[in-house]
Amino acid sequence: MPTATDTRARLLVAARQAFADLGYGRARVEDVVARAGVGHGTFYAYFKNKRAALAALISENATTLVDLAGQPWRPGDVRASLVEVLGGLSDLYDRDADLIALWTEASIQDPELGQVLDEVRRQFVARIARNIEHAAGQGVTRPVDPLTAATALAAMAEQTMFLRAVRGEPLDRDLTVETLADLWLHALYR
Amino acid sequence: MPTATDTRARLLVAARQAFADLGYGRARVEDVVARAGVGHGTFYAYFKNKRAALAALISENATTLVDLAGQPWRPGDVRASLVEVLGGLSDLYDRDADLIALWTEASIQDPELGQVLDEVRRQFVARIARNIEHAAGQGVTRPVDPLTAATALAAMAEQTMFLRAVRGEPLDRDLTVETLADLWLHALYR
Amino acid sequence: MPTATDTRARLLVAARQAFADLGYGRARVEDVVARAGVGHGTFYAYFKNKRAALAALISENATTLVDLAGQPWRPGDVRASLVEVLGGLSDLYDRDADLIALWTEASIQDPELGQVLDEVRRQFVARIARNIEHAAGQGVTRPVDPLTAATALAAMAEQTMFLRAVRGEPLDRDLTVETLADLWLHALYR
Amino acid sequence: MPTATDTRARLLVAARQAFADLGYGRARVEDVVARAGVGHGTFYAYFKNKRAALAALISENATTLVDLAGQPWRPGDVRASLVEVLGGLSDLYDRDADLIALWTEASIQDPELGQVLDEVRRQFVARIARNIEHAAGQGVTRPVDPLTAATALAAMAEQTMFLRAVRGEPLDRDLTVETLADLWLHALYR
DNA sequence: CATGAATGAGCCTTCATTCAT
DNA sequence: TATGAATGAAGGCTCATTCAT
Repeated sequence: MPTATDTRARLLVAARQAFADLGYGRARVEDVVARAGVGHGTFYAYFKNKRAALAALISENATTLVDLAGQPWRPGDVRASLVEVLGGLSDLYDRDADLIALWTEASIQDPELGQVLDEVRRQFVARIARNIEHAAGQGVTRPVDPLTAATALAAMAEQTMFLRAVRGEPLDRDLTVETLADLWLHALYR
Repeated sequence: MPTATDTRARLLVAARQAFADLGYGRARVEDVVARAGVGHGTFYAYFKNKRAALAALISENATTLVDLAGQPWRPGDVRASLVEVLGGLSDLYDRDADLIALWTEASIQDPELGQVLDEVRRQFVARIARNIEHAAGQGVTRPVDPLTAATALAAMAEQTMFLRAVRGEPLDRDLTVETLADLWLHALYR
Repeated sequence: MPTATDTRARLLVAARQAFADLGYGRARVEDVVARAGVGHGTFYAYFKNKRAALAALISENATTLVDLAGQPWRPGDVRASLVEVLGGLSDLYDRDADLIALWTEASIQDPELGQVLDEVRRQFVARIARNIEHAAGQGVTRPVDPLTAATALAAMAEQTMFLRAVRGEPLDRDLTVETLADLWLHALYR
Repeated sequence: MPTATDTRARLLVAARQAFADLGYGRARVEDVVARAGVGHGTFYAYFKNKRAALAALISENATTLVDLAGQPWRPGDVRASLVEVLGGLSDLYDRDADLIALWTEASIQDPELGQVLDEVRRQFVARIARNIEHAAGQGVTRPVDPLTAATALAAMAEQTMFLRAVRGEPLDRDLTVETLADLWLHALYR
């Protein structure tokens, strides 16, 4: 006895697969319902239209990323903190590469959705900036503009993970994490 | 009497505008020919299909980016070199934000085109890696894996510029360039 | 505990409302069941399909009209009879404007139903024709073809009431009734 | 060499046929283009959507009716005038029965179009009212409210013609015209 | 070379109807 | 009887592409 929630969840999983396989633009609703094993009309019982499924997919996963950056860096062992954060980010990208790619496409195809995602990114950057400010308050960093530096460092991490997980650049996971941690560390700290 | 070359060039400019305004996916051939001021059928006298126009647009501009990173860093004043390179990159992004956005979309919509662009990026990264190796040979850098570091640093620059020029993040041009140069410098050098 | 008859009656009322509000063509079964406060499937426990509900609605109200014209005109005061009949017709239209409009739509959308309604109208006309013939037998009318005249006079009354009640023409109720009675009277009688 | 105008005209004729045969609601765009002998997309090159074709069909024929009633009644021979007007109306209905039926359906399906058609009818009625007022000014009519009487008499003619031409009531053309003329004449004149 | 009318495959979306519970 | 989730046929509309002139 599949419940309504089951069906919706199945449709979301199917949508994620279909959008990942074909891209949101080229994926047809038929591709989604075929993967979900439901009829054509069922899709529209749960989503107003194709775009709404994308929006649901995005918004219901949007917090994952920002949550990850939430942990404050431990002052005692900044490098270990960074390795931990960046390692977690790497694993997130490995796990959700399809969603990340979708995120990128969604930003292009749907400006409104792009705004939502920009906001998520801004929160992610803000948490890093807060960490930088905190470290700066302790006098252990070089003088940098926290927000600009945070943007740049987040960009470095994000885009590197993206190239590795989504675009398939042959970068070793651990080496990448270690290197990024090193670069962050020396870029910021005295 | 417009020559064939003129018409083709007009179509490419029009395509760039249309694709930038509407996104490649939503731009219709009619949007392109309207901007070019030519008839509908003329488009197909110069391009096999819509995709071919995108490919031409990409490939005929692809060298701009990679060329820019070509200059070796001057050992005497690395920071000035970096500021110069990054400033040029920033200006490139400001000027060609529409093309960059198109690049991103093209990578998604057209895997084959994505390969081409990945190759461009790889060359860009390779030049940076060569610069890193060169500096490492002089013993002035910390020990890093040149390719991984180059990927990460290029990613930082690219993505930061992207956020600023394409996604409209309110980052000051000079502060961004200076900050990026600083981060690169201290991330790499002893 | 609503009985089956209750539910059916509620559905008919709801159907009449929904069809009146939206037109039969654009009203969805969902609009009907929502107004009736019953589940979607319940509709099909009482009606074979959407069309059957329309047919029931029409046929179960079809007699109202024809009954009204049933009274023979009182020879002693023809004008008062006409005012009475036409006034009743006017009130009927005011009360059942939605049904009348539905009748019109049903005739268009469903030829078979159109036949039913044509038959109702024919009976209405036939009763008028009989009144005309009766009056003619008494030698008080001008020579007219009873059926043609009855059709025309019925058409005048019907359509005028329709314009007033359904299409919203700003005609005063009493003036209209009086005028119609006068026109009928002088059109027919010497 | 079919010109653009040809194609549009062919589509309008085809739309009229298809809408008449099947009713606007049930006629598919495919039914129209099949009759016009053109491709599916061609329809949308000439009409924004299906509704626009209906609107064009209606508005481009809306004047026919009102023009017909334009002739003033000749005072010398009112009856002959009425026979002429009503005969013309009858022929119009015989010729354009499909359009008239469509008019009715359009009023139901599309309130906005209904407004347009109400306005046409109002003009028709206004011309009749003017004729009545003119006759009243000469003291030859019984006292009636011109607008109400005009509405009623127009309704009689319209609806009778409608029943004959559209709903197929077996009424003889000449007998109907003569009877209507008689009824109008005696209804109005002393 | 240039044109733009014509094409038709393809996709999103609606909604009357069914049926397992 | 009552429910409402599920169905899928059907149809409106778009737009890349072709081709006769």
